[in-house]
Amino acid sequence: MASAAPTGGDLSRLRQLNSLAVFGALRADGPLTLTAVAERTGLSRPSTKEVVDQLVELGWVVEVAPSAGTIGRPARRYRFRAEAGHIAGIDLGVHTVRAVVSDLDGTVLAETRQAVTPATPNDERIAAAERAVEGCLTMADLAREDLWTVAAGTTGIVDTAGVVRICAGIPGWAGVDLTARLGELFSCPIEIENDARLAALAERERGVAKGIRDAVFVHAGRRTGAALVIGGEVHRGFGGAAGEIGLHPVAHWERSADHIHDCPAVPAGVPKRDAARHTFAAARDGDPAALAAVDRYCDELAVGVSAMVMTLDPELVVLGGGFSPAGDVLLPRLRARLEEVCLRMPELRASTLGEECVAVGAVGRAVARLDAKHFGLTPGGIAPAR
Amino acid sequence: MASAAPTGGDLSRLRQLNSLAVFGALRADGPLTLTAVAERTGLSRPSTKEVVDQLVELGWVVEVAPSAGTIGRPARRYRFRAEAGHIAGIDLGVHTVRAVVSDLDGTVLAETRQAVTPATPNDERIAAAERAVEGCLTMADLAREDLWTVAAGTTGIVDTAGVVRICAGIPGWAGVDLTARLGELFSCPIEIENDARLAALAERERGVAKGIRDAVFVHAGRRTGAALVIGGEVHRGFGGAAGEIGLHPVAHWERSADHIHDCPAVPAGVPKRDAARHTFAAARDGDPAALAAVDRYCDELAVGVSAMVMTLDPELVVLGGGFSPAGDVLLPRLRARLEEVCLRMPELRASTLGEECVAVGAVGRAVARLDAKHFGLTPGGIAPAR
DNA sequence: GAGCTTTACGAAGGAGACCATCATTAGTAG
DNA sequence: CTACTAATGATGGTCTCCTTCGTAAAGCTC
Repeated sequence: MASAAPTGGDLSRLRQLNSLAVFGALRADGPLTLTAVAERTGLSRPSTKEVVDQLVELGWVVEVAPSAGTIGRPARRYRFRAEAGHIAGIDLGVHTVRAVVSDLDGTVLAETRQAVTPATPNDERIAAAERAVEGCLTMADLAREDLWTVAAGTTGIVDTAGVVRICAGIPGWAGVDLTARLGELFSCPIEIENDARLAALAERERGVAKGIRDAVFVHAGRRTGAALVIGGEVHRGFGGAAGEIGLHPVAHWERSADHIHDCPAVPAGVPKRDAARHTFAAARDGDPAALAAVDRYCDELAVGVSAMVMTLDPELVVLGGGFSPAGDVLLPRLRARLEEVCLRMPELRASTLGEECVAVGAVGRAVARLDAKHFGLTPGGIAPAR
Repeated sequence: MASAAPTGGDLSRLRQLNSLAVFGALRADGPLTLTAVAERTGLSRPSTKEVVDQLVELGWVVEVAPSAGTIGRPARRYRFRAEAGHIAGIDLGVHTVRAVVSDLDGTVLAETRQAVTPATPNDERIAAAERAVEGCLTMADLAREDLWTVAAGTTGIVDTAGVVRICAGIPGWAGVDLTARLGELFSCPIEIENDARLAALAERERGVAKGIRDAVFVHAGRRTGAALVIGGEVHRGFGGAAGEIGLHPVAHWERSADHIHDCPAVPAGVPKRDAARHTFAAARDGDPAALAAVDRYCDELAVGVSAMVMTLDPELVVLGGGFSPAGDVLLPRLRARLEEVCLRMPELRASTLGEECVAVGAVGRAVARLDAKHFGLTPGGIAPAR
């Protein structure tokens, strides 16, 4: 594609490239000796040394104690200094606001949650997010100034500027400029993205979709939604509306979860947040009403999922969201429905990440952006250094 | 991200990168002076000179006569030597086998077609392709040895090895190893791909989808199919089955075109290949039967298209295939159906490329692969030179 | 038509980044 | 205590790029 040809450059650009390669090797594979780094990057030892020294000077890398017990002169070892900066990830959910604080590796250092309701006013919801982050910072013994990025995920469709455009779950949430609101609280860059997409990103980076290029992520829980991983990247769509197949009248996922929540197998008086667990437990015990509810739910889920699968032909479909622990109940039924229509059946897996996956995905997103910024690496290519 | 970090390299790699940048500038923007190339690539003049000299020596670039009438010393000008190699693109269709021969710019030099039927035996169909290419070569005064690549598109699902896996339109076509069959006839590398995807590629490169990152391509003609452009690349899917939404029972595009072909507005005795033209003409004249047929057709088309649109949220939907000249009739109706369901309405355009779009797309595919091979450029990134 | 301006060419010198090579060093093994 | 092993650190060479300079070939002005 000559139109988007990577611009060449001078020697410093080459150094930048090699720097990035060394940095990537160190970050991906933990503490490494110089020889190991050289092997991984294809550089010679002297060059590797020079690059590593530079990275040490910049504070990205530190030397660690050599590993004892080896034959020959012990090699100096280096590792990525993940503690050089920190990131806050926020999940602005309908019923819960979660936050995590992580280092630059994405390792979660602290994690908090605040209960809210759909009726919680916007200001109060933002304040809950602030408290959640503040709690994490306290737990991790950090200050706001230590944060390099705050990334947040929210239900609904968010534009590239971080303004909520459409949101079904939270009345009055549409129109809120999250970048601006969070920008008032934190002086670092703010990233806003749709929650299902961040969950998909988390699966792609550290969940069951690790290493998969093309996957469909289904958020099955109190809300039903979807997100796509294409070519290893989470697909946003031109207007940020990718994966909203659930709003298609044929699928109509808006009320699908009701089959699970309003099932007769749920004892009276059980709060809504626990209803699903009862339904799935009853289904495992063979309760006919629960099984019927699960069947109906899977039928509706399958309509949208099959449309996405036949559109994209992904390698994998991930079942995520609050219902994902019930993968043993849901996946066989979903698989049966899909096999009836799909030309090529993708693999099906249930997510194993916990409920903080959106916040973790937010952190992943922020890490990717920081990489791009500090190393001139755009996702999937080399961009001119500006 | 770090897992797929671009590997760095030595000085020769830098030269390779700059070579590629210079090459890209020359190919994209026609004959250029050294200063113009230097400006475009960001390189200094002496370096540019050296790189260009090298490219001239390798035969990729030639000097052309300086443009007269300018002030100052006339600058030497160089251009990409598109005639350095040639490519054959083949469209192995159900009713027609087409071939084009192009230079390395993708400029079509010759074009031929051979009529076939769904019942044409495989050997005869391959032989028709051979004759079509041979005809092009004669017209362009070339020999088989001048071909650097032969790329072909065919109906159905093709695996990465070039074997037809599933094909509805041509009985007995499934199982044919096209790479092997064409490899017996031509000694150059062979590329095989699904025809709708190649048509989409042609639209992306020189049609109405030029410069668009995310688009849905609908092949509307005697067969109905689709292909996707995501992130500027044609999306293949894990098993090569992306875009096969038409096989979903809800869409069932297999017989959709019959609405147009079997319309009562078509005079008796009109051969099937001309039926559609009559139906669309009658619809333009307000014939109720034709309008009803068009409505039914668009209804069915819209089911599949809306599913793809809501999955991907593309910027653009392209109507291609044999029915695309009837865009004036089809697009308003299709738009109306889509507007009923789509969250964000994409733009709709009818293709303006002719019937040879599949063969042209095949050429485009071959050009992209040649780039990757000769310059170590993988689509969207820098790969280690192996 | 001579001289000026403009633009491009080509050569020389310098800096940065990479590599290969070799003597040296700090451990373990016997 | 010696032999062996593997990493270290320093030296010199090569490649690619950049900057700077004088030179060359056109048009424009008087």
